[in-house]
Amino acid sequence: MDELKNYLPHISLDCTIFGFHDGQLKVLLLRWKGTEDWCLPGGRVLHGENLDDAAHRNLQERTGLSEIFLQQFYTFGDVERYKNYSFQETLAKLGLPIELGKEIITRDVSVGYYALVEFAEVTPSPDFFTEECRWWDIDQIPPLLFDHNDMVTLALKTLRRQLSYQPVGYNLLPTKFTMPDLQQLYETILGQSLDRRNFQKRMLGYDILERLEERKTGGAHKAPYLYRFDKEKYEKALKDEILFVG
Amino acid sequence: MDELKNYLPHISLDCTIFGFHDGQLKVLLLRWKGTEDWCLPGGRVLHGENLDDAAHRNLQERTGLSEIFLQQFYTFGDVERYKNYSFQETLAKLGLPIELGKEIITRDVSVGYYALVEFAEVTPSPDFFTEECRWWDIDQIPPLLFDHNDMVTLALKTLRRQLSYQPVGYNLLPTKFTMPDLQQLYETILGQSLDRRNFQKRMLGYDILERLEERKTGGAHKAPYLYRFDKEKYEKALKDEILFVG
DNA sequence: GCAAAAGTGTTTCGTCTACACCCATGT
DNA sequence: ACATGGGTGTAGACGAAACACTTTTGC
Repeated sequence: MDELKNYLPHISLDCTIFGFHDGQLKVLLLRWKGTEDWCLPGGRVLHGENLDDAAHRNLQERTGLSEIFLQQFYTFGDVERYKNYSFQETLAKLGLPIELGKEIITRDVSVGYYALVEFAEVTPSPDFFTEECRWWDIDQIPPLLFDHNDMVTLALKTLRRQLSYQPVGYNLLPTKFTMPDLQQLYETILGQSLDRRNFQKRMLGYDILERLEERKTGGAHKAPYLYRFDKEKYEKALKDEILFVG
Repeated sequence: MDELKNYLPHISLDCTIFGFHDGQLKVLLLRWKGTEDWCLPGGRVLHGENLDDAAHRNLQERTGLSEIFLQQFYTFGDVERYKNYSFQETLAKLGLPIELGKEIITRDVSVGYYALVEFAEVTPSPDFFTEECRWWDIDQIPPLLFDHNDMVTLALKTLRRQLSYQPVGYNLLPTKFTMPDLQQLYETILGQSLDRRNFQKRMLGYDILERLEERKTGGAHKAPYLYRFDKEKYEKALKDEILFVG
């Protein structure tokens, strides 16, 4: 807080952090101190800090992860972004001086990022303004502060579109995974079910997966093969924007 | 200049304005006073002004047009964005006091927009810092100031991708145009030639064009039909993101 | 009448979709 | 043995791509 002056004024960033667990797409949300108000994790940019670096720093602080797939998707610049919200009210709840409001209340242009992270690797941590940080199912997100519901919606829309020209999964799945795992991820993101056989054919056709000798043990029924992404080919596909399932 | 304080600090916007003329995709560039340095038209955001409104205001000032297709595509936030450039040098050329550099030189995060405009309707006008404003063929753009070449490249890439899920042309062509006109536009944006017959079939299939009785006269050879966009259906296609030619 | 551009329809090909059978494993 | 999920191949539907001939117009 005493370092407010180190940040660029009027610019903030907000991250929609997607995780995948139990067949559910999830988003990491924060709850403000002393309130029932939830919002997206966000932060500010230091003077002399790259915008992307600021986003990474922020993600690192909230999730503990440093290697993260992070994608800027839109910059929210409406003056009325805050219409859902009274800063004064919250400052009161937080027991902070109203004058502080002056510092924060000024209008921010916020750069929206979305991140894909491996659920199991994340250790959610609240920040200065918040006291709880946890995953929410994408379809059970409560009304959020500011324009954050819009941000989640647009982030998801962008992610879905991204699926049509770039591979996704490297950052959402554990290193080794089964084809059904990958399919479930796609189905969850797209919100629709896909044909098992066609899905497999397509995925293998992209030539970014490596099938391991190993099979997934322990589960009931026939043991599925394990796969891992061929990092090099995966990165190339990302870069080339190979056309994927739409 | 004396109104610098009215703008949000550390935030700017830059516009890649596409026009189409003589079978060439063109971009509107500005030349700084007393230099041979070209750059994209850009501007700043007023306190209390929506980001998009600021972009529209800027476009209006440079082109005289008020109804413009304008799309935000990326926010450039690297600290090193200015590495191509010495502000001091330019201030000297402009005959402005070096102290002013302090005001401007501070690092900006810039929101990139691209616009599609009807070439013939535009009246290019320089701004305070520049003395020339004119169209450049997309493939003859000189090295630009700052990271503006990157901006043009990404704008074009985004525009090309947009072509694959949204119709384009309403804002780049005159009200009445021929099918070959439209095809040439697509070919120019995509940088590849397309089959005449398939193109026509596809375009008509999207059901956003209205064929007029009228034909284009005056040209040599067989007179082509004139078409115009059905505004309502066009807008709907834009909104629904109907899948288009990729 | 000839060159150059525009209008139109059909066949071909490849891809995506739909679909069925066999196999492995735990209960 | 059986229920459940996983592995694999094929036939049909659809849409995209390739392609040719006729018509108009200016020179």
